[in-house]
Amino acid sequence: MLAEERRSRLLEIVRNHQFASLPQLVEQLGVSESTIRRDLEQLDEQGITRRIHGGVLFVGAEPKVPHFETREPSQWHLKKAIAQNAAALVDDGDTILLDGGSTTYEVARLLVGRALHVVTNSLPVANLFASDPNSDLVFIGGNICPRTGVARGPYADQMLSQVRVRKTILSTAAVCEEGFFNNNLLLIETERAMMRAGKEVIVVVDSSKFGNQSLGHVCSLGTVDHVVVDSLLSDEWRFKLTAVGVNLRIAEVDEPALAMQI
Amino acid sequence: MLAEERRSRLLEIVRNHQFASLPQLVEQLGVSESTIRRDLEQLDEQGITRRIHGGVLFVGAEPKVPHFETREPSQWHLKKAIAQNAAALVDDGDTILLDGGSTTYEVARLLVGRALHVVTNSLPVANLFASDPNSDLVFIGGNICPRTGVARGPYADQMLSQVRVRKTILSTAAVCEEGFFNNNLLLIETERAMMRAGKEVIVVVDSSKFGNQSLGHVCSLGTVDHVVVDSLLSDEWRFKLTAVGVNLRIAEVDEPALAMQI
DNA sequence: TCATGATATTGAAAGATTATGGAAGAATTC
DNA sequence: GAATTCTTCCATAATCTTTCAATATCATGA
Repeated sequence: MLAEERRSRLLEIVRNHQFASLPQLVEQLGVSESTIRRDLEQLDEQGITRRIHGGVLFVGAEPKVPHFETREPSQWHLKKAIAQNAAALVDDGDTILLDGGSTTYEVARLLVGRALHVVTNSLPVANLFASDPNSDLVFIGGNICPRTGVARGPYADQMLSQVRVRKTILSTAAVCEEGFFNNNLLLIETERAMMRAGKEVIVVVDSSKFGNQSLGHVCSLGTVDHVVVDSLLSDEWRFKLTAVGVNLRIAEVDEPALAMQI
Repeated sequence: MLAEERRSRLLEIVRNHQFASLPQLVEQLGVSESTIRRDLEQLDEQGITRRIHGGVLFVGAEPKVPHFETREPSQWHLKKAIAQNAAALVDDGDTILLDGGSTTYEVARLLVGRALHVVTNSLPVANLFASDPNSDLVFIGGNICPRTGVARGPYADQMLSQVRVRKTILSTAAVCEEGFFNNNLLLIETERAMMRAGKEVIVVVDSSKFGNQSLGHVCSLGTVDHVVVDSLLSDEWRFKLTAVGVNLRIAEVDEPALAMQI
């Protein structure tokens, strides 16, 4: 791991907990105490944290608008690997529909510059493609959710009913035996419309989402064509998905980085 | 492989991964470390990437969306004054429809934070309001113009036919006796739809646009309710506009400001 | 078309800089 | 006073900068 990456992860940890002890950081970042000390020294000089005997306090200001690029989402390395795998499913010249969400955003980033017809209801995704001369972009209008920048609601549903795409790439908040779930009720109908608009439906989701439920049921497991997930997914779930006819794609990730999460 | 090709591939790699280590790049591009270093130096100078110990980070201005703030529009001081005047026409609680264009963008900036229902087909404008908790935002979907980030085309027209707003704020490329003109043919029908959607139509335009023609005719002079323009407008034009029943609003600007334009 | 010198690009190596882990002793907490 | 934590120092390895020679590319005029 690079020094910069480590430092940003360190800061992330300290920010999330407001405090961290040295041994704790040593364990989570897997480097020596000396290195942690030096990193903390830097952060201290920048006034972001304050050293105290036995650990470090976070004193910096919260970052403002949570833009996917700046915030270090949980399971970021998983999403990254999944996105890479999912992007390989897209061919040049394809017409694709991209949902909102941080994982699909990662997919979108990898697709910028490719010759594609892109349809999306996500403002951040649209911003990525807006000035890309290689692709053309159709934005699905509708009510914009302030938190996520995603369009949903009746306008979106109606417009989606009129488009047809080769591949729909969706993310989801939770997966359990009953199927895929989302935590935004307004989005559910919109996501269903997106699935109807796509010839192939690709769901990108990291392993931590499995076994959970969420607010609203979107669809059953077997109704999607591909599921792209990281290699930390249990064998049990791998079996369940393939049993219902889903084409399962596993993105290899190194080490059970789960222990990183406190 | 040509140097240029190598550099573009390098940038591609770095952009896709957000980060790349030197040995990794050496292997993938098949040139020496020295060469990679020199290439990275160039990218670094251009501000596209950031060198860190052990590799390189991609920082490329992601929102390459035509961000009006960065480019220095001509007649900026005029647009500024006009925007101020036009923003005063908007009341709290209004439902407004905002067109694309640099003048309307200035209006939008002044309206951020107000309690409004905002409808727009402009990506830059939508970005302004997306995270504003005081307003709610409806985006008019459609084909996004790569240069301006504005949605137009049949999807946009159809969606516009279903919305009704209190005030429509439009900009225009040219004004002559025959009426208002625009330089983008696809936008014309969309702008007409926007006018139909609004109870009141407000046109924001600076004095330099008067007397010119442009590609496509949008509507005649008398069909709009308000025209907001800077005080450099000739008396002749002031008369023409008021004669057809337009409510003319003059934004005061300093005369000698013209000389400012180098 | 060909030769020729100027300029730019490339790869390799040497030396400087930085990152890291470990250890010894001082300072602190309890 | 004992345990923990901190500071300081050093050795090692990785990475960076500088430099130089070899090669490639280009523009120019014969």
